[in-house]
Amino acid sequence: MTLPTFFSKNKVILAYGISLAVLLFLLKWLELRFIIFDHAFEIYIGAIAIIFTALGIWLTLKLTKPKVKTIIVEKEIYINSNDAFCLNEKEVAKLGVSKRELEVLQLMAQGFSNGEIAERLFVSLHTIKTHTSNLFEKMDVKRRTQAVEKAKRLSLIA
Amino acid sequence: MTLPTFFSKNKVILAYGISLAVLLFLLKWLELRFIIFDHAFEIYIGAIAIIFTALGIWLTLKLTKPKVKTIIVEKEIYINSNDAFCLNEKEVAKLGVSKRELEVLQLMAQGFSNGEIAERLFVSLHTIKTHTSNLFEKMDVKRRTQAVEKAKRLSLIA
DNA sequence: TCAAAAATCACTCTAAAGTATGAGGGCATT
DNA sequence: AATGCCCTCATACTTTAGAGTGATTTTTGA
Repeated sequence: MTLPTFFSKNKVILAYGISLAVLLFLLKWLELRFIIFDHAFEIYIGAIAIIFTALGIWLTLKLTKPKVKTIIVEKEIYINSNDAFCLNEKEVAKLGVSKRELEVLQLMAQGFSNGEIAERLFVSLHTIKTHTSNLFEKMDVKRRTQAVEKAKRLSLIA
Repeated sequence: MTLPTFFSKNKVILAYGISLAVLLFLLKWLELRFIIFDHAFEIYIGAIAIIFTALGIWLTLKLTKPKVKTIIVEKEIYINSNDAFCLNEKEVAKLGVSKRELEVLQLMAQGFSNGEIAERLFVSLHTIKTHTSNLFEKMDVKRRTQAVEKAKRLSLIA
């Protein structure tokens, strides 16, 4: 270890040593000036005790890593597994179902009639009928209820 | 605050005070015995400084309360939906859905048409229509797709 | 840029779904 | 014996769903 790195690494200790020397000097000086006191010595000792106790406390607070008591509380959260819905893109691609058709399928599964779906998607009833017809063909089903059942089974919808 | 509780609450501080007194006494005694030293005073001061610094450090280490850091770990518990299906009898009773109606509902959810359901249950199409109508009334829905959606939501069917 | 795919709308018809009402038989409770 | 509920069947009617065909406009990917 080089000398500069030694200094930088022990900065606090050096500072402590220097401050100790300064304090001793200061006390010596005080001793000479206020020797008049009756119980000067006891007061002197007491002052030193207090100062160095404080120094010890300060040092410890500065140098020790803050004590952290970590309490880990496990909180159980129940999650319905169908929350973690993951669209089965393979199946979608395999069946050739388009985005719009998937939208229609979703609304269908929620129990909406073709008319309601048309309103919601801002298109005509005819369009929805076309979509549903195409869907049934692609999904190889005959009714919307079947389509919904199959779609849920294949994770095409939640 | 009563006297005993005061003592118990400030145990450490009292101990500190007493130890301070003892130390002072000890040092006084040492002073009388080893006055012969040339630099006795400086050593004396140094000793006090070291002792009380150590005391401060020890005190701090003992007295500082650890910061309590509470970490709440959210443990996700997935409820597998294909677990054993449990019919929601409360809801069935509440809605006043009969056994037969539940049967019809089940087949409806599987995508069967009224005609197919009639075949499967060996009754006429009229009967199934009556059942479905009553079901829709009881369940407060307008279409079979809605009925199926609601039935699944309320665990009336798997 | 050009062709394929997707999205849109329209019309006709048939099939199924849903509404309303009534009625008869079985079964359990009161 | 009377009442209420469930299951059954029926008729008549309305609404919605679905099949079939065709066409226009966007979008998109090669």
